[in-house]
Amino acid sequence: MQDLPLGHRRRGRSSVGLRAIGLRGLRGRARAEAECRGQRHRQQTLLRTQTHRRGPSNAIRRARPSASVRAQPTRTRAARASPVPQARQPQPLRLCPMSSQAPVVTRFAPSPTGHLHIGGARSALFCWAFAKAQPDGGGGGGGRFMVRIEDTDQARSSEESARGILEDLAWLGIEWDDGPMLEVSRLSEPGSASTSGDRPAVRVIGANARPVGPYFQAQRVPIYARFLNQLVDSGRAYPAFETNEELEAKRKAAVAAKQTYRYDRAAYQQFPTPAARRDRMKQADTHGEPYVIRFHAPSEEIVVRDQVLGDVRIAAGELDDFVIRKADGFPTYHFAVVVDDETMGVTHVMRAQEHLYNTPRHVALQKALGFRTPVYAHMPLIFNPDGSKMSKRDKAKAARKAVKDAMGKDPAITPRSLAMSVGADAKNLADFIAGENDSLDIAATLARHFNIPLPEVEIYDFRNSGYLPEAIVNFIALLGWNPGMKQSDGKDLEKFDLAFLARHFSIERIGRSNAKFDRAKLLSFNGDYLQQLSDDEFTRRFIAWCRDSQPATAAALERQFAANLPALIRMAKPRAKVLRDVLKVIEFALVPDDQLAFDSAAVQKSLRANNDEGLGILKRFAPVLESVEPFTPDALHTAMETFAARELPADPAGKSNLGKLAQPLRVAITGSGVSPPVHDSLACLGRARAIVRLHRCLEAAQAR
RNA sequence: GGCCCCGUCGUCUAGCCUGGUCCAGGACACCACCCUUUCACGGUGGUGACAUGGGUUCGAAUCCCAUCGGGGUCACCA
Repeated sequence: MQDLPLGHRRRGRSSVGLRAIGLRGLRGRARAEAECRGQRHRQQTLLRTQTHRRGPSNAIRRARPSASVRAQPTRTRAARASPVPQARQPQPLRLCPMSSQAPVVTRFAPSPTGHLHIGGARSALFCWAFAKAQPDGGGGGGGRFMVRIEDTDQARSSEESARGILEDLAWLGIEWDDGPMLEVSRLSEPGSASTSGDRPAVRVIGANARPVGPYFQAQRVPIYARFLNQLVDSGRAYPAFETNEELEAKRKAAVAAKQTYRYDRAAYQQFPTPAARRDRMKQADTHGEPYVIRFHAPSEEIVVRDQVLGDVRIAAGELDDFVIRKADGFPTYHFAVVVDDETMGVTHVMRAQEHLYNTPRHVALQKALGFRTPVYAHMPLIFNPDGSKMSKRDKAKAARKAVKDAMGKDPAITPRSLAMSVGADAKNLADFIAGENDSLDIAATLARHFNIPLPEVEIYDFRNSGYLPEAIVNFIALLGWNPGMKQSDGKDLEKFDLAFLARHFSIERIGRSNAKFDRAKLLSFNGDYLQQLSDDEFTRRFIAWCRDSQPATAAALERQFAANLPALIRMAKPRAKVLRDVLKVIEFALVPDDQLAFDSAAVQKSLRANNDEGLGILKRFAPVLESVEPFTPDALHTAMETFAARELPADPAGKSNLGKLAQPLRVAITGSGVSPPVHDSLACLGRARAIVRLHRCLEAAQAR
């Protein structure tokens, strides 16, 4: 077991239930690997490396006659895509290209360069669900779901990010059979209301039971080296020494000549035999000369059998000789993926459609290495409502817009003045506003300053806003998949949980068209899930969330409301669509009694109108309030009703006159004309505070 | 731009493979009314889509073609 168990350390997240145990720098570990192999100099080469924006174009076209060759049950679209009837002739099908004994293995392979994105979560969910939905062969129980960390990009990967992604997966309830070990606290798990019991307080997700680890690619470099050598020896891979400048010049020339650029294989011709290439590589290695290794692409057509889209073909000669090992000694994505999927026994690859174009390369590599080809399924992409890609940049955009709106309204606000008031670096802030950087820190600072919400795009954000994992799981499952079932009332079934997915998920029902992420519907789902919770469970979840996301508020709450929790939940729960809403609902109770502000319009309307009618009623009600016993929502409600029936003139239309008391009382104790039911609000405050507030209101009115 | 994928209410979708039961069903959003001490919830009802044009067929949302529209991709990133 080479992977260390991962603990928790994200700032402000200490009580989510993921606790730190041993850590070691991911980057440091990977670098050590490279250095042991005498490649320190190549690390430095990375600093000079530039990225290329242009590259080969691949001619991929939709399969025709053989489109119906696919795993059972046959997909509809593929058949439709086939204009040639005889194409439906039976052909050998293979659900699992590995040996018939091998279990289905799916994998989620995130790059640890940020939080878990909503799209990534869906990919993970589908992979998980597909594995779990495999029939139990009697031995092991369905398929296996694996997580592998693709950290071959030394500049961008971080262990912190890897851990964050695993935590978010765990929080969603998507647990991996094979992969890095993550220790999670049971305290925060649903249904574990108490800390007592014999169960240990923590458990570990992830293992290396098969065993096919390590699960960090940076730790698998020796494995890649083996297969790299195999390719060099067989003449299918070769070193290339061109500088980026040289390649860029060729690329520009091709563009100028209106031709599609493709790497010209110059380096392949330069050293014509595997032996010559090996010598050249050895020489370069001893002299610290940087080079990449390229794959000699096949000159035959490549077919990708996709379970969602049908067959996709790339014409012979359209693939160019892409890089498989970078100058820093690490494999590129393409190579690492292919080697790992084979050596880790992955049978089904399900990923977003943005990867479709990578697949021919992977298939070509598999053939060259003599590997099996897994079953592929590319799922539709998820977009913002405006059609743009969901990205963390959306947060910067939202913050930028807030700044510009503010500057439009108040010319006194300048980047400089703003930097002063939020305590940010003026240059950074000016750049941010100008769109020259998308700093998430600045975005968050500005959002706080202007009190605007930032759009949630990552699981972490939704968690922070008080969404429930079961709502998110349900909602994202529906983005690109549908059970196609009806409920007993005849309506479409769309509320379901992980267990349902593990039973009913199928690739056949994955859609083909891209989906827009509808926040309003997610919010509605979350509200529904929140309302389904028992009061106790709701309380537990709210407290856990609050400790996690708003520790200071949580402390204040637990101090003030210890005795009044039932009253608190009674008034807040029905009004909450996310856990954060609870804070809004109880805000009036959180402010100190002597600092409560009164909304002037509400005061006018409910207290002052009709010659201070409301104030008069309040004065008469004050003694009642002081004597209500017990001071509970029900008793308060009864007291109010009794008072209203006895003391207040009946409405000519015979309608309830309770409002004549309730509204003034509401304004007096909450400062606003809008609040939860007055009796609940009173109970929540408790008798002493309610009376203080009532008298304070009456005195303030008298003073005028 | 080359190549590829996709196209049912504003949004997510059911229906499409196996054409008629679909003047297209559900959910979210929206509108109206009801309930109501405000807000929220809840209840009832409503507006709202087969991208367009050709074909095949007695009959097309469903099959075929074209057009248009949207998206993906074209790195020593994954």
